[in-house]
Amino acid sequence: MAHSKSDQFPAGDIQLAEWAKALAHPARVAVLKVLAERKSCICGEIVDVLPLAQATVSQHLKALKDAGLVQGTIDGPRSCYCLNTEALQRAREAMGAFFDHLDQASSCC
Amino acid sequence: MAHSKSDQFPAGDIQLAEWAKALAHPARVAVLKVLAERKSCICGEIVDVLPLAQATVSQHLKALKDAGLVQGTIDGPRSCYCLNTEALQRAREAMGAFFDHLDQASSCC
DNA sequence: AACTCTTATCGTATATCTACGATTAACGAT
DNA sequence: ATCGTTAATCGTAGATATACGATAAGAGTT
Repeated sequence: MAHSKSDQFPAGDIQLAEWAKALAHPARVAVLKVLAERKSCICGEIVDVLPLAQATVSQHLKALKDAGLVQGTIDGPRSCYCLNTEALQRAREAMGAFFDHLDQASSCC
Repeated sequence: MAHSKSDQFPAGDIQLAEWAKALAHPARVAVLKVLAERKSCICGEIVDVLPLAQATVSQHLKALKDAGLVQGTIDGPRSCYCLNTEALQRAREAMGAFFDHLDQASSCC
């Protein structure tokens, strides 16, 4: 039962933590950047850009998809990934509100 | 060698991922909020607020400290934690710049 | 049908995270 | 000096994460 206490936290905190978790690996940060830079959504080109094996990249893409930050549509023999701009907008706002909340504090020690 | 490929990513991505990792658990999000809400830095009151054991809270505090988001000074028998506002500011800016970068994309699929 | 290319998934090894009880360390109070 | 309080650390168990090779699944091509 080591990983089940998260349910006892506020839903907002859980959601924020999930989004943060999606960004908690440089590979996934890089993937999002690549998806943003190319206008059209690409597929396996991500594998060429990253220093990781194809299976590993697929796993990271799945993580981003599970977090809702990325959309994937099966398009013939190749998959098409692109950013989920609405979800990213929500994540951005949540992060912003979170940091705003923290900003009201004054350092003391 | 499963966890060593991170070195091959840009330093900015690694730093962003580290900050995100610090926020990637609802307990740590809650801890930061508590530290922000109370004007003065508190110590073991965090344990009372969170649904976790003292040892676990101490671990989460250490994670936040390692990420640089929190400062701790040993003050007599009790420890005094407070937010590292400069680091939080940098994290905030990095996150903001990151989301700005993503915003230039247009959804396609 | 057989082949090729692309991507997802499986299986696996290792590393890290999460959580807790127990112990230790540090300090103030008695 | 002893006691009590507070918090860090140790040890440990179980769950996730990370990474890869190997394999499977899907669609187009020959």
